[in-house]
Amino acid sequence: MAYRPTEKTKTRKESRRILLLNCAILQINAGGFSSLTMDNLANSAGIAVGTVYKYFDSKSLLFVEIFKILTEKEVSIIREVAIGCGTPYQRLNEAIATFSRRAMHSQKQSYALIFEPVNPMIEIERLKYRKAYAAIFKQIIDEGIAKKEFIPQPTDLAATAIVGIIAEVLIRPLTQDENTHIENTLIEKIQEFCIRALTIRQL
Amino acid sequence: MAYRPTEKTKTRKESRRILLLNCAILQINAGGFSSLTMDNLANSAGIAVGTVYKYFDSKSLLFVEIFKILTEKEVSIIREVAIGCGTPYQRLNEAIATFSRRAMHSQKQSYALIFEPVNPMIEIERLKYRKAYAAIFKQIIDEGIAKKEFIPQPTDLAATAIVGIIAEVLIRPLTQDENTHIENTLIEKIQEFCIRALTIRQL
Amino acid sequence: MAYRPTEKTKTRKESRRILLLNCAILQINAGGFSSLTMDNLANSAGIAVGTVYKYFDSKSLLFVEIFKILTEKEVSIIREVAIGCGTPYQRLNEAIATFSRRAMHSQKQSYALIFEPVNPMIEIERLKYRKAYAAIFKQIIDEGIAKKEFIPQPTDLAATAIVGIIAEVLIRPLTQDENTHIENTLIEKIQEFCIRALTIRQL
Amino acid sequence: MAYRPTEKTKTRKESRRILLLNCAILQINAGGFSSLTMDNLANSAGIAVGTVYKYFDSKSLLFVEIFKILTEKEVSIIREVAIGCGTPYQRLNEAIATFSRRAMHSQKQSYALIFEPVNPMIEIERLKYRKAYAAIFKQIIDEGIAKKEFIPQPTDLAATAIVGIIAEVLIRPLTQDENTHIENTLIEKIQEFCIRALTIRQL
DNA sequence: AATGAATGAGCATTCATTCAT
DNA sequence: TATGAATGAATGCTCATTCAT
Repeated sequence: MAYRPTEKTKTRKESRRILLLNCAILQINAGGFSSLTMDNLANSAGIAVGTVYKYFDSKSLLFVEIFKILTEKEVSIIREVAIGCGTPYQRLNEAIATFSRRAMHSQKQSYALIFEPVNPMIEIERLKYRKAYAAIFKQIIDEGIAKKEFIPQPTDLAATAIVGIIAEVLIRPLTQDENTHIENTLIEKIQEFCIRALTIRQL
Repeated sequence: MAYRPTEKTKTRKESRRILLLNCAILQINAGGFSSLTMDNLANSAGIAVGTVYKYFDSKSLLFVEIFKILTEKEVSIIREVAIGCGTPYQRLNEAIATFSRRAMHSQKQSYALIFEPVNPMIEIERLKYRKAYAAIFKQIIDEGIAKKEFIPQPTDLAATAIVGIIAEVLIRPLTQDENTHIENTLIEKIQEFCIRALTIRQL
Repeated sequence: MAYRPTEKTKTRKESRRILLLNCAILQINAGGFSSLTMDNLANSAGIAVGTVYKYFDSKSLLFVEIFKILTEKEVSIIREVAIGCGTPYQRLNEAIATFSRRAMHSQKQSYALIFEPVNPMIEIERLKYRKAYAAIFKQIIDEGIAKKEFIPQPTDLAATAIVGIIAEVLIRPLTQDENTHIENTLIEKIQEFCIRALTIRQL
Repeated sequence: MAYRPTEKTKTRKESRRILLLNCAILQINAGGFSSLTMDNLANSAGIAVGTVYKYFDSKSLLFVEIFKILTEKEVSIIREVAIGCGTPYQRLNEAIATFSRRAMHSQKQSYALIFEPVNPMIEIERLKYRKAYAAIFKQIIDEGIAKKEFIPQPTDLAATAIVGIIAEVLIRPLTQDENTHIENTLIEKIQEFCIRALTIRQL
């Protein structure tokens, strides 16, 4: 009789995948995508290299999956903040602060997700990732404009610009010097710059 | 009579360096720094590998030299615009437009210069490069504040933010899709966003 | 059921290491350490280069391992003789003879172990190797002095000198001419020279 | 009319050879034979690589010539001492001391001449070099035996043994540690050991 | 004679992927 | 299913020697 995977087997298979993904993520957080080899992944998961290929068809696909997991988590955290209560003004500030603080706390990972080149497939995912961030900011800005808190403007661009500002001001320098200390005032300055670009102010 | 290197010989030697640099730049423009190997460089220049090492002591140093050549050219072009005549407002707009247009015309190169990691030496140069851009913007902003065209604010951050905006809005997406067409209106939108963040406006 | 490495597999793995070590030793015996490259080792073992690196992390470490194997074997053989029964006089003679005979039988190898420089790691091992020989001779001499068979003298130097004599008289010339024939009388002469330097004689 | 080298030209040619040899020797004294490349030799002599090949047909032949120059100088210095006045006993002691002291003062060179492997041609010369030393010691010993200062024995071996003792006790350790300090007492110990092996002593 | 740019085989090392067991 | 040994193309770099000028 033909072999049929039981529920139990499926579960085992799934838990193996998760184990591998977790091991891979640990490695990436420690040394970026480039530090992950199929050999050291298998090793840290306590299985054979060949077995890794039972769960992931290639290193590229493994990377894409990891990238999606990590970025979806990050995005959902910011999204949570963005759809919370408060005025658009308050929520924008909070979203920027959350994005910034998370980048500060896991520098290697932020760098890997935002900048580190891996392969063309990852670049495609990376664009989606950055667009997802921008979409969140865009939603807040749109609402702010509707509520006349922000002045009318191309919100697509404004949202993308905010992502660019945070990446340039916070994440890029973090990769230069391991000991860089990002002060909270820097986050405030970013917030103020963005708010200024978005709001109507009077003399 | 002893052979003495003539001017012609010297010129030839120099022209070989330039040939190699050009071949390397072509390759980088086509596939980024990562696509350039000493073997394929030698091959595309029609010479032997060993010969490349007569002109450049190591791949790292070759890369640094190329990086400096390309970035110094870019920076000097923007600087030219920035110290030109006109109000800070006009010059800022012009600097942004020039930076943007150049990025649009050589997409792969812009990506390589702004984003692509290569090695630690290049990262050091890249930081200088981005700071050079920021310094140009900062100077305009400082002057604009002095002339009361722009509102007082941390100009370091404002300048860095502008670099981040352009990188995010223009360079990153350009590398994804070879056919992306950047409209001039996009540049205008960037200008407006930045100006809004910098200026005092009245209802 | 999951695949588990059997004893047989382990044995095979170990036997591959031994195969590689043997191939390497053959090559070294034929042409010295300098004649061994990772490529020709892989080739002579009938495997791929990459595979060699599964068994030895680097060429240096492979060399160190081979050096230790060969020298430890040599030293233990002499040590056996040195701690055997008989007077110090007899055991010294026997140790010299054994050292000499072994050198005669594997000329290239003796040269490689005693003289051929490879890299700093090997030089460190070589020093240990020569000191191990000297320590054996020293022990015999110390005992001989205690038993008044030998005259009191700096035994460190005497032991080192004996190593030098054998190296110079036997090993060095052997590498010059493949057909050199070392007569047993030469060994006897060495023994007599050493004994003379060590003993009290009367007119 | 055919070009004929004049005396002047010949002299120039000869002086060039000497310049090259001197430059090469300086380099060898600083870093051993292995540190000398045709490129850095040409460079330090201020001429082109190709020109070096006008004076020396190959690197091997250049090395052989340098080796001969250096070793002949060393040998002649010891020979001077050996044929000087004094009893064989005194002259042997003096020859050992001179050999030892010279080795101490130019460690890198002594190592290069006595041990450093270069190529088969050098090994042949090295054997001659060591035999030349031995020949000097042999002459003294022969004379000492004739004068009944030394006891009858195979003088070939005795002479070779002395060379081996000095190489092992003095030159080998010098190469291990750049800061090794050879005490004069060590030389005295060598002398005493050798004398003991050669002389008739009474209780 | 002198130049020095050019050669190119050679070397140690890495790592994603395969496949016989 | 799982294993893990094996693969081998790829890479940066060196250096004695040649030869057109």
